[in-house]
Amino acid sequence: MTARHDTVRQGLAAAGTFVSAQDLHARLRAAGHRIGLTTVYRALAAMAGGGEADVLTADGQQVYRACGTGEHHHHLVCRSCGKTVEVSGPAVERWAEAIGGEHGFVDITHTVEVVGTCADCAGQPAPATPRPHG
Amino acid sequence: MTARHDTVRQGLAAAGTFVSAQDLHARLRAAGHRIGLTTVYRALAAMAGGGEADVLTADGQQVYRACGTGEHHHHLVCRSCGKTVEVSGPAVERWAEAIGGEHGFVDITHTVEVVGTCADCAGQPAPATPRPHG
DNA sequence: TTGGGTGCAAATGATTTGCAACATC
DNA sequence: GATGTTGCAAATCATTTGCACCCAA
Repeated sequence: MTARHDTVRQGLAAAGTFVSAQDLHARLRAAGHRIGLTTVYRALAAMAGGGEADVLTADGQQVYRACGTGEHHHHLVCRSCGKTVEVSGPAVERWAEAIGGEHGFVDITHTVEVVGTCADCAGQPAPATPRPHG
Repeated sequence: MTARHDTVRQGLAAAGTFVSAQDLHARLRAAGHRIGLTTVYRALAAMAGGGEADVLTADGQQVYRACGTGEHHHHLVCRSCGKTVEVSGPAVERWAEAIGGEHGFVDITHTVEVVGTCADCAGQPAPATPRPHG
């Protein structure tokens, strides 16, 4: 709950972008930490559950990212280099609530992900992972 | 490409809500179709790629849903019964573009999912799959 | 000593792939 | 005959679980 979990927490923060559990585990081992894959999974799950990390699914894998504030926000992700910017948009929050209400839904939650090509990568060949509409 | 794929297409349409490949395969077999799981996977992948179906990940599984129009839209999903309403929101589209532009991103795509409890299910115990912020 | 955290190894389960049979042109 | 589809069985691979071990209270 503490020492190891803290290692994971710091490793995730150090990564800066979205990383998979496997990836993070490899990085930690490479950095000399003696930690098991299982523990990384467990720590990440705990962090995600506690709002300390964001999770999303890419290519059938769960990828995690340290979540600074713990407050509600969304992500703008570069499809090429993976760079991520945390953004917030009151307009979207309001829209989601309104749409839900219109259809009689209550207790509305929403997930928004904006993907694009960042300025640095525009003009260079984009490696993969396009994402059609959703 | 045709007979079997059409079986899958129709099966998906008949399902009405999000179903997994495994689930859809089981339904088709139950309905007397002689079709392989592999083919169901391939057909669904093709449909998803061609905009005929929407995909999203739930509980580590990919779930698919027939997508009527092929046009860009989003989903309002009931967390309890899975009922889905297709919604569209110009406001969100504009917001995504604007946010991307502000940060120098181009070729913006976005994914939005609104989850709530529908009128029918409100008041009844919600079985599972909550979804924290994203 | 007691309970929770840890990690190895094995299990699980969705998805993919190799390949041979089959239909269609 | 060539080309593309199908589906079985086996392979793949992320994630989870069983269980023994070890540390801190």
